[in-house]
Amino acid sequence: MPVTIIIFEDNAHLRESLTSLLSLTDDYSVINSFPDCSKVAEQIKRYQPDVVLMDIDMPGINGIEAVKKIREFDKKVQIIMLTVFDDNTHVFEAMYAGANGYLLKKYVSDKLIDAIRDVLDGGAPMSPSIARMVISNMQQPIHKVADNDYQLTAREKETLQLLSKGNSFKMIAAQLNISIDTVRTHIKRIYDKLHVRSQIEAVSKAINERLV
Amino acid sequence: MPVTIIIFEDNAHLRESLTSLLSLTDDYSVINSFPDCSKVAEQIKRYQPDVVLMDIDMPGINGIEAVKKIREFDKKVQIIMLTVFDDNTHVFEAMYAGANGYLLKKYVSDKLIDAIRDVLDGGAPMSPSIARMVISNMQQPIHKVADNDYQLTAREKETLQLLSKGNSFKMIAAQLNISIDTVRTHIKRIYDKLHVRSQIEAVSKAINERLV
DNA sequence: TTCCGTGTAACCTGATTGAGGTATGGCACA
DNA sequence: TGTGCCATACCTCAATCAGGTTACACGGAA
Repeated sequence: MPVTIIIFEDNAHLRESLTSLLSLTDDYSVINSFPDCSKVAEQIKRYQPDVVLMDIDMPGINGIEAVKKIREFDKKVQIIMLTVFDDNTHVFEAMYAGANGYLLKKYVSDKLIDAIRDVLDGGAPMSPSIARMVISNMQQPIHKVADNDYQLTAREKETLQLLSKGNSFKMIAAQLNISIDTVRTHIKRIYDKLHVRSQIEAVSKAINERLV
Repeated sequence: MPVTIIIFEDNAHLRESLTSLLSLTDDYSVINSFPDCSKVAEQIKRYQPDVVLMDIDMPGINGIEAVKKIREFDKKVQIIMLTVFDDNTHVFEAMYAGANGYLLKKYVSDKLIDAIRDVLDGGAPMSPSIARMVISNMQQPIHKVADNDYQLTAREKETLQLLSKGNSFKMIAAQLNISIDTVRTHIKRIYDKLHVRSQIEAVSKAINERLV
């Protein structure tokens, strides 16, 4: 039996195009399509589609809000965003909301069929520029890591890591198999190097600057 | 002129296969390949390739370390990881290190040519399961934010925020214009609500679960 | 070979924090 | 009008922490 699909898209012309594009293959069946998301929850519950194609810019409830509503009760339906927006805000909000894929409309005719198969296989179809944005977003932390080098020794880093997880000096001593006085010594050197004067300052700095 | 490519891969057979696969098209030229990364920096500087194909599991310096070394001096060369590892740790470490794409070896014969074109077009080629891991990783934060409601009162949140910034009880008291004993009371209630028994545990939990 | 950095360990003093309590005034809601 | 929640404040004792100092073993660099 074919994969069932529901489309949310306010542009009637595009809604038609998508439907006919997908009807070219027997594997997919567009069981319904809607111009807005005012009743998105009940529509999803009623039709139980395998895949949802979701526009972002729609009158009333936008596509990102709609994804949030769907994810409140359904974690399994595969949702592919289909939009013209390729800016950070829209992409990341859609991903945070729980979308599984993000396809720019300009690639739809070429890539939609592949994207649906991909998302059903457990992938996350993304237009190239979107994929690059996503991984650039992940890479930001490294730059920070790169320039905050406080010259901590290996042992001091271990100590700081354990401290940052909420361990007391006594617990750190037990886990590192050293005496509590040695832990003190390490901690004192860490304070000197990080220019802090207390546990919390050290932990706060360690976590915020991703030293751990 | 063709796209220049360098390959780092310890398996001689696979190194050959990749080279011959890429020689099928005139667009790509494998200008050199190496079985390890011991001289990765000077090799990249010397050959100035457009694209690097990088294995992860190699003797000596592994692929992720090699990516870090390359990114210290070259942010522009496009690096595609080519590995058998599809676990979180390897994927995210490679991305953090500065890889532009991540292809599982089982898809290499089908997807390598596309992936290289994709990465040169500003995309981020990823095998489907990798893409899904990356976006799942982005989606984690919301779930946390949603369910960590410890019912802190407004004053308790303020206190926790100040604590998390490295303030002592005394400093918090001064900033909130209350006595140090009141700060104690708030902190005790916070400990009860967060189920912790010390400053560092509270701060660690607060920062990690974004309560502040 | 000597010296320095690192990791280890110990001791001391004074300050801060944790864990029990108890108590009071204000405010909202029933 | 009482009950509950919040913010405030105080007390005591034990535990933990900060800062200072000293010491020793080990390995690598000068």
